[in-house]
Amino acid sequence: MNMNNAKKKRLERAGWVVGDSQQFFQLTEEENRFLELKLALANGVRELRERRGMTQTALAERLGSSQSRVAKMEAADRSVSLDLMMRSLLIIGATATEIARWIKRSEHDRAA
Amino acid sequence: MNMNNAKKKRLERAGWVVGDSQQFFQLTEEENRFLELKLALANGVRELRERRGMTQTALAERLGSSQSRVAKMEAADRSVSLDLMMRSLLIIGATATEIARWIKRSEHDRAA
DNA sequence: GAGAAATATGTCATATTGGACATAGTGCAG
DNA sequence: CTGCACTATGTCCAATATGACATATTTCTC
Repeated sequence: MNMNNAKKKRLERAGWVVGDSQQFFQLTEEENRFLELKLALANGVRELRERRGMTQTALAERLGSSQSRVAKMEAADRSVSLDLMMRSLLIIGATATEIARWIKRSEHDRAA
Repeated sequence: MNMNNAKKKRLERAGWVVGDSQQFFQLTEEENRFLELKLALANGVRELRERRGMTQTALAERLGSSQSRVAKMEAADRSVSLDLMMRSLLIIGATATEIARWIKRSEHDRAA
């Protein structure tokens, strides 16, 4: 309950319109899992980027994008596609296995 | 060589502009891996859908989309995003673990 | 604590992706 | 064969994601 409220806030900061608690809890199972997936990958991008000692601006350059987009991506902003996240992960040098690991993680973090 | 030509054809059918062989082989490592990823997930959608005995039209309905879009998705058409693929997989009922498995598969099929 | 580097947030116009629809192809049962 | 369900392909224009930019905020280092 407390946890789920935290999650709601987290999503709202990212621009997701989850409405009131009722609406929030009405998110379909798929929508929920989809959001978890995006959050997991967003975390993956940030963690790998930082681990590489890379700045958002540097990643943006390699991506042919802009710092602001990278920031939004790491915040799992509603306006950022999975495509961009995947491209980022690949550019950062993540292996398919690593990406798979981040995705699996989204399965375990359901309660968070 | 033969294999790579087959891959080129496969991608062209899906609407990717890979140009002549030279240009094709100049695809950056990331672009290449990204395409493999999409192909792997496209295969995943098709296989899981069929395994469920579901028709493209049925999936489209659950997705709030159309049969033609599903067909394009399974063909890894350039006009279909990873987002839609992921949503599809989730709707079909794929677990994160299963999705992860498809992604890992893209790592092994590099030569294909 | 000032200054600098990194990150966050908001807004645009443009490009890409979306569903819908029409129509063509494919496979298969009768 | 032929009708029928399924799938493929192409084209619209509406919706969404995009990079760019301006600017605010946070985080370091000194």
